Amino acid sequence: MRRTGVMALRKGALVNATIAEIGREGSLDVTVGQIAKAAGVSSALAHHYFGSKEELFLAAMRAILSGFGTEARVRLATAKTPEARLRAIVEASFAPQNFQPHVISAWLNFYVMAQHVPAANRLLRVYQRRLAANLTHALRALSPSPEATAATAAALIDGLYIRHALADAGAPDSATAAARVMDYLKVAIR
Amino acid sequence: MRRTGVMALRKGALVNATIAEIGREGSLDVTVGQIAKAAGVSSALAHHYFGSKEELFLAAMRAILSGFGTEARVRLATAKTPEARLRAIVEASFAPQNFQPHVISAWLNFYVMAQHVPAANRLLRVYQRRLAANLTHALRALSPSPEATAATAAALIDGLYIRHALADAGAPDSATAAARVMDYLKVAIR
DNA sequence: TTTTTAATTGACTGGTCAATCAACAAAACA
DNA sequence: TGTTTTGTTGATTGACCAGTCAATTAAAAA
Repeated sequence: MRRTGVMALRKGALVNATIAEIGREGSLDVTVGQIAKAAGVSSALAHHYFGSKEELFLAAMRAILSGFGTEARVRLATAKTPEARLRAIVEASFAPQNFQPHVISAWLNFYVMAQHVPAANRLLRVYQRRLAANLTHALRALSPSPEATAATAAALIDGLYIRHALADAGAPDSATAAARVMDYLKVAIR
Repeated sequence: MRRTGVMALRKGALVNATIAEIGREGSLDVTVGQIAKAAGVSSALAHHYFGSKEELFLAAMRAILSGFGTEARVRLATAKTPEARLRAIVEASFAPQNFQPHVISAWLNFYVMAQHVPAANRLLRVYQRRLAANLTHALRALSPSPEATAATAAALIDGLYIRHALADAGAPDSATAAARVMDYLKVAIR
């Protein structure tokens, strides 16, 4: 039970601290020292486990993306009809966990990172492709042009996300955001 | 004709260089030195005219936002019907000038900046409010819930923007993106 | 127990960069 | 002409930070 315990524990703490600090700061302008301190370890340890700051950021990004993926998989598993599958995907995208302020902030910053860090770009593409594929598949039987509808819905999800990230008031809450996407889908599939 | 000439000239060059460098780098991680060099002046001059790096970034943000605003105003001026107004707004948002890679990159980075620089947040809100107000106004006579439709359309515009910013292939071009928003609006207004 | 291996850190280094300043050049003006 | 104003820069400073390393402690293995 306590075999690889420490290493996984520390890595996890550092990844969480990274997400938290990026969220707190609102930018990628966080030092390894800050992150390490928040995780309760020294900055040297962070380097020891991750090698570089960029690698640490990527690990944090992977953690968030994998959270999305898991959420979607779980919900899709119990969805039988195409409509239910659509709802599952949309609701997974707007699950409360994804709407925690620090997660949303980290997410936004990863967009920026994806512009100049190839590995980050690849990660994001995997997520985007999977989202598009899931939507397209669910729309196959419903929409005259599944790909286009899926692309629009995906963009709508991202856009609502951003609005949420930047608003301190007046923005739709996550349930409303999900409902908006479902509304779009309802009118788009016929 | 040549009164304030030099100052305006240098400021303009520095603002353009800022946008260009942010685009080239893909992040706000550009030094004043880099920007100044691209503008053909010394970094000391940049500080002389703008006081600080942040002020320079804000000036660049203002320039981009004002570009959007002008574009929209021009197109709206000749739009007579509500439908034409909608089209004018959407097409202004997706005007080629706004889709130049460095503009799109700067835009994305300003989103991040808006998270932790109050002045940047305010600027972005002004833009968002104006876009929403324009859309809502045009939708007043067309949609049963103009505000909601406007909010969704605005999010869709932002989302398509981001997809475009991150894709090096497979993303809809600007004309397609505009068409997608118009398609959404067409089905939403009845 | 002794030895090996893993975990952890404080101190340091080399480099970067925003911001300042004193000085110089070149117009504009008197 | 000399004098003020405006434009401009090189050099410098002070702070910060990613990443390294040698050394220390604690745990595991022999």
